[in-house]
Amino acid sequence: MTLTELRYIVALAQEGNFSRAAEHCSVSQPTLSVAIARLEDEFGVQLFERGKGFVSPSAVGLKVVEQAKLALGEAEKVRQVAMRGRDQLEGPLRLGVIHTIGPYLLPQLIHSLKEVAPAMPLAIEENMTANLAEMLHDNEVDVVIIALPFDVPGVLTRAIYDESFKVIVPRGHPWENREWIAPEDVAGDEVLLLKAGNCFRDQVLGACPQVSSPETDIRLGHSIGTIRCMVASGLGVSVLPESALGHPYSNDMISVIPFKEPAPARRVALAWRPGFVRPKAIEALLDAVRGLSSPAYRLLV
Amino acid sequence: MTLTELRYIVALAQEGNFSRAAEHCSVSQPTLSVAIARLEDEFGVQLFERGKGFVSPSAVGLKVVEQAKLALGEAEKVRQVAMRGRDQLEGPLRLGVIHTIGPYLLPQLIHSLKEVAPAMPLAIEENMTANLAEMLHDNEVDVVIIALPFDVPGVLTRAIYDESFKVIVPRGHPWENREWIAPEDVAGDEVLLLKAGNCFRDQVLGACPQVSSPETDIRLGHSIGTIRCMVASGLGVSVLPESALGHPYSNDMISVIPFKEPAPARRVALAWRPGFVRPKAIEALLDAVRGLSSPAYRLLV
DNA sequence: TCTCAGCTATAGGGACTAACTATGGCCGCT
DNA sequence: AGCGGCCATAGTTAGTCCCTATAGCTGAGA
Repeated sequence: MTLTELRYIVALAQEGNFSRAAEHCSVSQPTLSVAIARLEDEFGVQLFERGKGFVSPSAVGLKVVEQAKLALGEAEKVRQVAMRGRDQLEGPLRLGVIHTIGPYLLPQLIHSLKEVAPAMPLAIEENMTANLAEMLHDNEVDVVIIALPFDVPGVLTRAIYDESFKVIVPRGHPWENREWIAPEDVAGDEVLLLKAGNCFRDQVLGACPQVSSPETDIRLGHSIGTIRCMVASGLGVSVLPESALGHPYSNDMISVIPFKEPAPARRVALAWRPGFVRPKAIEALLDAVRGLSSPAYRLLV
Repeated sequence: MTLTELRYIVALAQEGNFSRAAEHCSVSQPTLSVAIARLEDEFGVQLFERGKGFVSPSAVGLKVVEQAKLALGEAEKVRQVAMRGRDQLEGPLRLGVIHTIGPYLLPQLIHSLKEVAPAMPLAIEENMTANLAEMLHDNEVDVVIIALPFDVPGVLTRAIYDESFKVIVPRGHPWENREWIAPEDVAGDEVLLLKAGNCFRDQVLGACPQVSSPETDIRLGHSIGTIRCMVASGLGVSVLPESALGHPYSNDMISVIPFKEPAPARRVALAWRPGFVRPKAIEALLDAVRGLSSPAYRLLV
């Protein structure tokens, strides 16, 4: 039984005549004749009665033809579903993002993406780099936004922007009025850090070699928001990426001091599997990044 | 797009692995591989993402696979419908029958047929011979029960029984106590006949050559039942087939007198198109006739 | 009665395709 | 480095699907 044969019996039932049915199917009359005979043989039932001046479905044939119409309809829907899905910018995109980027970039990015690909909503997974790498590999997300380096074998990356780090200190701190701070100045155990596993923590440690890992959890924050609050309450100083400072540096309990040039920075990138079936979705994301307006992002695209 | 290809993508989505999916479909791995690629090419959409350690449906692929399952289900139902219909004794049989047989034979025949083919109900068309011939030809009925001769080209017939004709007269009629009546005795315009078009009328005219066609409608009956009433009310005499006399000659307003041997009779037969797709249904009808118990039918089968 | 037209079934040939085996490339694991 | 699992490609074969040509049948009309 093939879809073609089903089309043949439906046409024959409609036309009541082998020749016209064949014409309707754009095949020759013997082709249709043989196909019907083959199907009847396969089923072991005579589907049509060939009479003197007519061809008409038997009792069984009538039921079979009706069911065949249903089957052909469902089959046609398969094609339609596939065709509708040809637009790679339709349907949700599963986006992974690290904690230190998501809350600050995504509000703007989503807004920008709406212009580029209005039919492609984002399903967002916020997690740490290592977990995102695994999820990307296991096909649980389609694209991730992380900070470089992101050395995962078999994954494509594309840098999208750089952003500087800045020092934040509580109001009244001795550094409050300095024009800049050298990375080496950031030292000692009054520096608040994110908990282990956050890549931004490692980047700070790399940029400011004098910082010592605090021995107690008291100087570790779960998120950048927590760190800001801890700094504002006078627990210590910290280092944040520029995009996380809020615009325009709104919290009046903390002061923001730039690093001495060249300031430490991080490079943010997209990453995806090379086999990902919707490359245009990646392009759309890049376009959305190009549409970002905040000066915190030094675009690379 | 073929049903086979749909089976392939469903299997691949289930197994997540080309080799296992191919095994599941009892084909080689390259076969499945090229079939999937062909389908993706036809649709213009990538249905599966081939990753390092996995094969998984894309967003479109997922929808397509779901729809493919529906289509395959409907296609399988086609086969089931056909298979269920293999029993020729299932489903209604369209039976045509003439007015002078139907009301007397069918009650018994239906009862008998229930034993032989319980799943084959009769859809009954009662009409005159000429119309039944046309309906048989036009495939509006499957089988007809008529009185021979039934010379319709391209139709098969099989005699099933003979039944004698009998004379009926009203109580008090001079013939009431005769042992038999010769066909030639039935004469004159006191003989009631069916209206033109009923084959039984012609058979009576053939059997009793002295009978003249009445010039007025007053001596014509629409049905055998009407004729009986007219005889009972004293309007005249008539000739009926034995099966129409009622059992056991119940009407006490009329008397039944046999013809002199050899009594005129009619031969009743089945007729069907030679191409009819359910020969076993004919056999079942014949079996049902064999099961008739009334002495009115001298069975020929 | 003969012929013609319309219809379906059959025969024979050709092109396509869908299947196979064999093999190559890639990656991860030992 | 070697091995095994996995998918893609190449080349071949067998099957089948469709075509043209034609035969057989029937009904209509000359």
